[in-house]
Amino acid sequence: MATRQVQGKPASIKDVAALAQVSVPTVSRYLNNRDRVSEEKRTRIANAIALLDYRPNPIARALVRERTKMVAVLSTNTTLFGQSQTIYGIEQKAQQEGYSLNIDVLVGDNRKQIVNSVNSVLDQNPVGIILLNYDELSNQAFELLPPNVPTVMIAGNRRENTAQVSMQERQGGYELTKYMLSLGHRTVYHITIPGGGGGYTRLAGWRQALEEAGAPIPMPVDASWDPEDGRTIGRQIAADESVTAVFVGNDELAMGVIRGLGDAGKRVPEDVSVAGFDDHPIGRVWNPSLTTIHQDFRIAGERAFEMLQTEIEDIDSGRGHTDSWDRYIEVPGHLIIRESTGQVSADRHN
Amino acid sequence: MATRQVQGKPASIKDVAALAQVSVPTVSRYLNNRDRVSEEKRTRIANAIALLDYRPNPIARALVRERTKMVAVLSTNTTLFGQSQTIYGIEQKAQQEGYSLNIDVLVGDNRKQIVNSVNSVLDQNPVGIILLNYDELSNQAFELLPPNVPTVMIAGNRRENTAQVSMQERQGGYELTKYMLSLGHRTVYHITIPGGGGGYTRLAGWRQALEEAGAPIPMPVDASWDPEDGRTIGRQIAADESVTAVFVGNDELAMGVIRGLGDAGKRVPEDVSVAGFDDHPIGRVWNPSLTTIHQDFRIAGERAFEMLQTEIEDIDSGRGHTDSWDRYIEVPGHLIIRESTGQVSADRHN
DNA sequence: CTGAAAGCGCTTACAG
DNA sequence: CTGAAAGCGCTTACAG
Repeated sequence: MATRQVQGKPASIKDVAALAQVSVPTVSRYLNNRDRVSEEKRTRIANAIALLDYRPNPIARALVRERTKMVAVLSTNTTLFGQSQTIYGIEQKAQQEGYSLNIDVLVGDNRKQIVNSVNSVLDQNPVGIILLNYDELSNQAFELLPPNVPTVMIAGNRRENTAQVSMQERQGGYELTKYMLSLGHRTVYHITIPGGGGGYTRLAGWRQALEEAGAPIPMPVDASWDPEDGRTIGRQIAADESVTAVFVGNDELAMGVIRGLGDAGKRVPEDVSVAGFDDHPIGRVWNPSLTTIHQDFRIAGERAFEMLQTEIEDIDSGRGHTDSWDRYIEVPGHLIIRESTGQVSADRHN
Repeated sequence: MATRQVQGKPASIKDVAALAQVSVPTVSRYLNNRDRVSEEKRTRIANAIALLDYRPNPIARALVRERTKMVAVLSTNTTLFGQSQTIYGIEQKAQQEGYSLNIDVLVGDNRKQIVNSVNSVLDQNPVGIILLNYDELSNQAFELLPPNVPTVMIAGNRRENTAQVSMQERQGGYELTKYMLSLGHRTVYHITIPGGGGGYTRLAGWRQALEEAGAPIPMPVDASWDPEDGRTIGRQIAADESVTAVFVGNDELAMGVIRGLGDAGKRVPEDVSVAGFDDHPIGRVWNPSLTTIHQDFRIAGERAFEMLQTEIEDIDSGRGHTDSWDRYIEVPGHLIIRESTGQVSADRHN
């Protein structure tokens, strides 16, 4: 009647071996089925495991294998729409494949803090790292990652020397801007999200489209992540009659901008067309609903994990990973036209 | 000139001991400064550590101490506003205190899947667990957590037998409903977010306020997390002339409802007052801006981690943890009145 | 197919 | 203050 286990102290492989009357290595073999184990012992071991409710200690395993089953995700502010969606995608896959996920938020505005952040990640001995490189801070973190641990980056499209999932942000920005120009606007203004610099961003696509069209290129306006900030900017640009079309760095901010324009008496899209980026769920019910670029963050997360897993397994099987730098996949967004953009005339776009 | 380390193979405590010409246990003592180490050896060891860029292997440490430095966070859909904010708060604190964070998304609609989810968490040997108990699924997971690992729950206010951070949702729902009634509405309708049952929820507070006021208690309408769903519901309830005030389970959904009402020709708040819950940043720039209950998810996350850490340390120091079940702290929300609610008359509330 | 031995990197008594 | 020894729970050659 009395259970075999001492309260709180879980069964070890030793207990299983003893109960099944086999040696510890045999249990290990059974667990990892690398070598054959006789049918008779298999059942004895299986019974012992069930009876003791035994589960292998992953810590001990990791120590001897010099390899954990843990993947680290490095990201700046995880509460932002894109980041949280991406992480969700990664998490789903990881769980499915038996990996655990360590989330590490990058903080710090100076190099030392970033170094600390990154080091605390490396201390955990992840088998692999996924870096959400959506802004400048995470871009800096990339430099600090050791070359010998498999890494996949999800980004606009910045690096050549690492496995990567590209969201094709530049292309998205390009398409969106081109679309707005096609509506008859003389030019399109741009409000940038933080860290939007670099050659592969939404902003870069915007610029390219304007250049190609020979349209004037206004100075982009920098904003924070806060929709309230967008509102303030919206009020300001309302004063400028030349502004008839605005491409805002993301949907949250775009909604703020529209509200700000409204505060100042401007109608969207009748007076000013506004488009966002990301396809945030609230943008779909916003009034007017947002024209935007739909981004598949969840899919990007899933693909990134798959890519990382392949890389990890390639190393395990000795296939090396230098060539993994070539791994590259695109998860492009696509234009979604809704109510917030329209012809340049005063007539309501239908 | 040649570095001492083989490429890829990090230095171990053995290497440090050898280089510093001391025994391994001495290095260990230095690292953990439990016992005194002579000044002379201290500097030798320090130099060796710096030279080898040595960092203790947390895996080996965890194995011998039978205790990791890792905390697991259990949550359903981590992309939702409340969840992601809470996790962010936890993460900040954890990082600061030298703990790593494992995020585990609860999935599954049957018991077996939940058991699997929970087991995969336990396999990781977390020193502690924080459960975001915001809905029914996570509530089921709670039952499966072992009593011997320190656990803190963040919830509306459901359990008595565990350490807990309460968001006081019932009280929030109560206040909000009372406020709406005070505006002159005959009653307040309610649209519930998933898993909103139970005695300590927003919904329970709503009911209580109506009961106290002797107001009619309409049948609550169930919704999903999707704002589009709110929009559909908004269109439907627009047909019912008796609906002059609606309390929606969260802000995202509330925005959908307002849009739906608008689709059907109803003005907010002139025709119908609508309030949400959570104080989502977009709700602040929504037109009309949302009356809501501000919830401090981030703070709740931080408090939960602090509580867990105390519990963990109490156990370490042998103070036991039975009494920790009593730990309980409240992070109450508060009413924020904005533009989406007003007097029952047709006049615009100021 | 199977067991005795060694070892992963660290910490914890145990003697000095 | 310090070192030799044992052990955490597992896996991996090594012999049979």
